[in-house]
Amino acid sequence: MPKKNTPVKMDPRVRRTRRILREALVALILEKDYASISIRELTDRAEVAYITFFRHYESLDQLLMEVLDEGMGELLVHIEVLAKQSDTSRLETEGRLIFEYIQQKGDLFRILFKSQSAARIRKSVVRNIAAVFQNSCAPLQRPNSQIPVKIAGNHMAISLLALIEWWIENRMSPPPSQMGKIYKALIIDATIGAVALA
Amino acid sequence: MPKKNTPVKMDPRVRRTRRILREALVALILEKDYASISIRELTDRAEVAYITFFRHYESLDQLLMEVLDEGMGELLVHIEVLAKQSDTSRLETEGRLIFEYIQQKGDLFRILFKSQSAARIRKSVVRNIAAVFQNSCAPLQRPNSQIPVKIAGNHMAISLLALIEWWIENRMSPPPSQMGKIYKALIIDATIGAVALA
DNA sequence: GACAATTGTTACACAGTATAACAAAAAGGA
DNA sequence: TCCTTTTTGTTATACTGTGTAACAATTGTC
Repeated sequence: MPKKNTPVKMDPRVRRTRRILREALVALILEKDYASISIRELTDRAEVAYITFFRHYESLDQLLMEVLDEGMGELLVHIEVLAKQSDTSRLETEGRLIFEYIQQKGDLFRILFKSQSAARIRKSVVRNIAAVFQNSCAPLQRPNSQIPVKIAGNHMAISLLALIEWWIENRMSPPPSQMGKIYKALIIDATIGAVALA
Repeated sequence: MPKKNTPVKMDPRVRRTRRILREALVALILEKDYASISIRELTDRAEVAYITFFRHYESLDQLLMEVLDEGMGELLVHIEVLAKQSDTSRLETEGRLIFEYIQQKGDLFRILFKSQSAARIRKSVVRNIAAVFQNSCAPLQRPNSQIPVKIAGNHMAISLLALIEWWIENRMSPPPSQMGKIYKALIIDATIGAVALA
């Protein structure tokens, strides 16, 4: 299998092949069920030899993971920026920014929610987001609180992804500004209130 | 394919075969990855002929769906009972009942969360639970509310399933009574508060 | 231009799905 | 109990998709 060094040092043929395979997979997932896509179908679409796929990836899942990992890291950055904003008045703006980012990378998120095989990736995304929220919740917790911060963090992370999924399925309406407000009220304020009070 | 009348009128051989196949699938999923289970492996385990599987089901997914549908209906009943309880003081007890039911049907829920192919079933479960919660939220909504009840219902349904999944992964601790309290504070009270206030 | 790395072509072994035809066993009614 | 119907088992076969091997052709790099 060809080396996978820094993208700069990589052989241009390898870069090209992998890019073409990623693009072909994205196109195929958006037009049909992921489970029904075969490697032969992918390589035909990408116009590369069948065996070439195996020279770069062990499975379609691995290729899918490479495609999704790309964008999920960026989402996490947005959420981290948001979480560090202790200025509550700015939270709505930051919430809006999340949904504007999703709007921009629409295809990527459509794939994340569409294909069942992305479940593993969703789980790791949830874990990363949950860790961020967990840190935000920790200082608010009272000594004998009923709600463990681990549960609160997980709750917020999954709720956010669910809200994003709902939004995408509803053709991205209402607009990001409105979604930012919903996000703040339903997930941030509600959860923080529950942790602080219970 | 043999007829699928009321379970009473069904041929005893058909009832037996399908029961054995269901049991074998449950056993296999609990001990290995669902995606790696082949039909031949299933029929070997069930000690029936390979072709017999196709005389009853079109795919492993269909069999899995039959297994899960069985128990998810009952869960919904518990949640409906809970939602109709307007007496807030009793909500904790009802929340406890949900987690006691899950404790009882542990294997079923482990399978629901373990296998990616159960995603479709999870979605339909979420839809059903969301509809129940949506009705609970509707009367609380103010005229120009920021949060649509559809989002609130979806949020509560997914949060509940996430809480259940977290609980199962944590070996079902804390106990159901404690989980009932967390459920009430984090999901019911927090969401209702957000809908009524925002 | 020479060498190394990557890609393409062809062939093949293998596992899993799905079906057909016929034999064996079990259920149910007279 | 005998007879008929239905279900299950056995064997064979076609088909699709995965994964690898050997070697030729192409492309990148020094």
